[in-house]
Amino acid sequence: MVEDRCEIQCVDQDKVLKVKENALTEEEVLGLAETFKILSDGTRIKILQALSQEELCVCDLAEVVEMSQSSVSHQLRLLRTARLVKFRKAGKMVYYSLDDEHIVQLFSQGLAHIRHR
Amino acid sequence: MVEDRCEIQCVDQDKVLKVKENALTEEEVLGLAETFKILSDGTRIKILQALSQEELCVCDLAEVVEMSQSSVSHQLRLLRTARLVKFRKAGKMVYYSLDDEHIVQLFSQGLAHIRHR
DNA sequence: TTAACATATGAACACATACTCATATGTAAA
DNA sequence: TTTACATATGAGTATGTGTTCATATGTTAA
Repeated sequence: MVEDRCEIQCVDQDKVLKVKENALTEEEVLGLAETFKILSDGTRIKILQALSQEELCVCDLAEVVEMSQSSVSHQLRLLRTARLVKFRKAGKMVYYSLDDEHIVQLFSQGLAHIRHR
Repeated sequence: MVEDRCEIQCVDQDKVLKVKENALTEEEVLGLAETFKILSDGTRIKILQALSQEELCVCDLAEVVEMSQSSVSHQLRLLRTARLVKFRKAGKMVYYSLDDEHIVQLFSQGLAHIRHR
């Protein structure tokens, strides 16, 4: 699937080898991609930012992010799977909160980036 | 499109209003989503990580990330558009380098996250 | 000029993703 | 039990994305 690389003759093998030695592992690359993918959707960003302030139930979240209950619930499932949020059941209600405060730091780092342009 | 929110009666309006006051602006949300989207692909992660070490031409990059020249070139276009890489032409060669070192910090923050799980 | 090469790009395809709609599940109150 | 409500989820759909293939563009050397 990548045969045409063989036809290229301008490769600086020393540089390439040196850079490849410092390469991330395949697992690190996959993990990073997955983490950033979770943060690459507006609805999820709003949900996480809301939960960074306060524990909220699904219908509160739907109101905050101005999306349907169903849509929010689907996104919460992804966030649960990614272990970014945890939940607590209280009767029919389900309260969500951040499972990893670390994400807040990624947010502020990201905000610093887009403001720095 | 979000009519069913009206049917929900469990909303804690005080909490919701308080959280909405601290909400990110629509532009901030879009900017964050775009930034993280760029970082959510393995090929782009590898390219950026390689460029964080050294300026490289397209065919060097293809060799480093083990992808076709075409694929790498397409991704470099996205990275150029997002102003994450800049380039320098030298004859037929085009050398790319990071335009925003800030991205490296997002990387290490992301790595810290996936290791912390 | 022509030939060779490095890079860029358009079209097509396969695949993923975010939403809506309808409905299922589970809980509490009547 | 029946009814009402909060949440979860499956199916369907529209849209987006990453790769490949073929080819165009642009540069250098013969």
